[in-house]
Amino acid sequence: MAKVLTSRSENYSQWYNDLVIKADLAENSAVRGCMIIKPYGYAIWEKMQAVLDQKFKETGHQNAYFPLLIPKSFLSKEADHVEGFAKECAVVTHYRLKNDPNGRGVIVDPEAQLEEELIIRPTSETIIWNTYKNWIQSYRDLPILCNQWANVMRWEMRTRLFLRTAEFLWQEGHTAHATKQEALDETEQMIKVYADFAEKWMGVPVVQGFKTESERFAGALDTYCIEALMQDGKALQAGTSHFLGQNFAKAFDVKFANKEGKEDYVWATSWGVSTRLMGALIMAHSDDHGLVLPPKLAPIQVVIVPIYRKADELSRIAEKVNPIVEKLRAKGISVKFDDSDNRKPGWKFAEYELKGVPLRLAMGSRDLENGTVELARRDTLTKETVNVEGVEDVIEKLLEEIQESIYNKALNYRAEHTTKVDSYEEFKELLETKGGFFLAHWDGTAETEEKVKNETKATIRCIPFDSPEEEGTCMVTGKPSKRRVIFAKAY
RNA sequence: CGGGGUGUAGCGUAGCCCGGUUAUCGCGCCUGCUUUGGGAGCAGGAGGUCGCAGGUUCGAAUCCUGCCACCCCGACCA
Repeated sequence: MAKVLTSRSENYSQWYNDLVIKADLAENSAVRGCMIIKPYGYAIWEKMQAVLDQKFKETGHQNAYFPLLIPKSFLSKEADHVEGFAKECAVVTHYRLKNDPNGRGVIVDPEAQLEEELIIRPTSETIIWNTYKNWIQSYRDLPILCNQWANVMRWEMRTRLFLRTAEFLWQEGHTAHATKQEALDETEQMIKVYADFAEKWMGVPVVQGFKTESERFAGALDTYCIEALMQDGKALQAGTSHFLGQNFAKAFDVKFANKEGKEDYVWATSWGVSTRLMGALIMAHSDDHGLVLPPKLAPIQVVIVPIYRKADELSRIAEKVNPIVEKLRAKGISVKFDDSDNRKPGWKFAEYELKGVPLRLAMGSRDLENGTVELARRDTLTKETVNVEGVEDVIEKLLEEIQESIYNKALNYRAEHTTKVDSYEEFKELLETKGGFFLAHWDGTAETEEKVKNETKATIRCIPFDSPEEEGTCMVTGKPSKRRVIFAKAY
């Protein structure tokens, strides 16, 4: 078979890039760092959105929408937030164009300069808290549980399709609570929602944990995250949930009267996942043949390819296929019967593998005689011949099995690439040769973290929630440590 | 913003160092026939401001200057 993709082991980044483009997920646009999500890629994102949106609503949240442009002064109000976010932003300075006097199209009208520049949102905390101030007076107004589906822009220096783009789509939840405990519970609840989505729907196992102070979101008191491991041994932060304390409430003067009639600042959280999840999905499961999609998120779950010579043969196949299509659709399974005659079966097989369709069903004259069909699994690339009778039940079960199987495969990969290390030398050695997650003791200081980062490019991905207490000594400084943290190179 | 590299047909490329017929090859596209259970074969055909602007020369894809765009490596990062 002609090689379409770069091999994974040969050059992982090129393989990834090739795959995203050839599987018709996305492409680079004329605008630097911005991505065009193509219909097939967007169909997957839409499915993810729908599931997440449902989960947010089940946990009591409502959707709202806030402006794209943020007055510059809003971004100056929270000191840490400024530090972290005021830099790589696109800025709107003018509001009008005019014809170029030299006749070369249009130019920015210098007369039309804005008095206060507007920032294209890198995240919406500031404009949302400026709004919440007006919505909140009493404890009766709390909690506020809003989510926004939006695009944001961060002027990234170097970009990669889905993983880091200058503009990206995401959802950001912003909540306001009367008590610290309620806000902490919300922060934890949402990271669990993300973890559940990643594992049950995307089939991507994740580690839940705390970020260290230096990796924390700008302006947060605590950041919880889910970290996934990609097939090249690098970690990917797949979602975050922040406990913001009263920082934003103080910066934006959001006070409420509590039951005792006393004034207090509200407690806040924010949480988000982005189109980066698409990158996680692609890198976690795909192989040299292309995408491997979990059935629960695949836009096409079953593709049916007829194998025929002449038109009458196709119509005899179609007669057998159409009832199968109907039965599958009745079960809520999405099916495509590809009877197009401009591609040969072999081409179609390869194409649907590239696109990650979980199950392929092929029917030819041989099957017509025997009353069978050929079923091929995308995840294992295995084929079997089964009876047409009752094939829809077999398919339904297989889809569930595939969903489970790709999760287990990713889980095994992670288990094999999670290493306990006790010496810095061993860590440095294995980081280069093996990659993956490293469970190591750390003295808890930002200096040590920084040192490791500078020397190895690895960072502390998180302090896992379930990391057991264990007396040990920091692998770098030898100072005492109470538990192991996860180090890894990250995207 | 530093350091390196590349611009040749829709895509991927050879040619450039060492200037000289009609700019190479593959994929894709069009036409015809044969094919169709793993990206078909043969025959024919269409498609080019060689990134842009100057310069050197009898002659420039090739040499020189300037500009533009993109990619890679750092700083940044969901």
